[in-house]
Amino acid sequence: MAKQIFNVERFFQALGDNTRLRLLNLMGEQEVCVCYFVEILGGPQPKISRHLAYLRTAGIVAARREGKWMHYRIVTPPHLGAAQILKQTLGWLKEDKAMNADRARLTKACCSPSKYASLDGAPLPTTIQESSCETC
Amino acid sequence: MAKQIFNVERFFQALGDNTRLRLLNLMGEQEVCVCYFVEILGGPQPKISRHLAYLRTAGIVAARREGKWMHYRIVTPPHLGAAQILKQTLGWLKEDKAMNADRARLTKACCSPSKYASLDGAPLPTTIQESSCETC
DNA sequence: GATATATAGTCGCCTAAGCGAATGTGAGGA
DNA sequence: TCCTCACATTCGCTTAGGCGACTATATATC
Repeated sequence: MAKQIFNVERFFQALGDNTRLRLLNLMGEQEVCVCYFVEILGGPQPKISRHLAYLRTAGIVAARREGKWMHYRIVTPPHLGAAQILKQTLGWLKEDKAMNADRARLTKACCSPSKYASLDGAPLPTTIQESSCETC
Repeated sequence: MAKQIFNVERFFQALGDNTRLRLLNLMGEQEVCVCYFVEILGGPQPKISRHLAYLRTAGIVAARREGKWMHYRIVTPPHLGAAQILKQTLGWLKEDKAMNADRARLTKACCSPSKYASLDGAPLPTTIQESSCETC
């Protein structure tokens, strides 16, 4: 169960949803707490959680628990091709207007989390180093 | 109707199916007649046709009629990011074993189309130059 | 015009997946 | 131990999409 085959179709399907692209865009090089996603994307929390689970089973992100908070980060897929495409996709998102607005809102929220009731006390996103899929 | 907005979600969804990846792999730099797809992929013709239509509405391929034959070719998406990802994906497919086998079968079929009843008289794939989306 | 060929579109069925609403769970604090 | 917080999962509903079988259309040929 620990090691499952990387599925190419699944990989592209995971990228074929705007909510998931927004989540990936917010992660970028950072490890981000779920509560920030909920705050920035604005939808109901279970929706965010389900999309994060989808990305996790597709092998694109990994989760880490820290107390009652869950942190998500992008992981490098085991396939070189997928890794390159994911990287390129993230670069592409950086040029998108709506995606830029999302990142700007994240930055702003991080600067003064106490102004957001739902973020008060939450751990800030942290920059991460190169990471690989935890199933490898 | 001529010009419709390029949809990022749709683009990735189009790549999220193995049959469609196989079709794109067979096209590569060539313009290929539908009958070759049917011969190489082996499934029922309507299935091939439906997947080609999906790729067409996603803005990834374009069709050209020549008598009773239809030729499909990959077109460069209007978004630079999508264009790069498509190119990278095609490169990735070239390293895949099953995809290589498909291309080998296409080459073989092209060398002696008369040996395949369904290909007798069909126009051979032709290499194409850089092409852009016909809706642009 | 009738017919054959190559391909496209439709129909019915089934599964995947997105969504809102409700519920479950693990960790920390009182 | 009970409660709360931060998430995750489940449920019921609805839509998208894949498939096989069938039908429609466009071109060529007779």
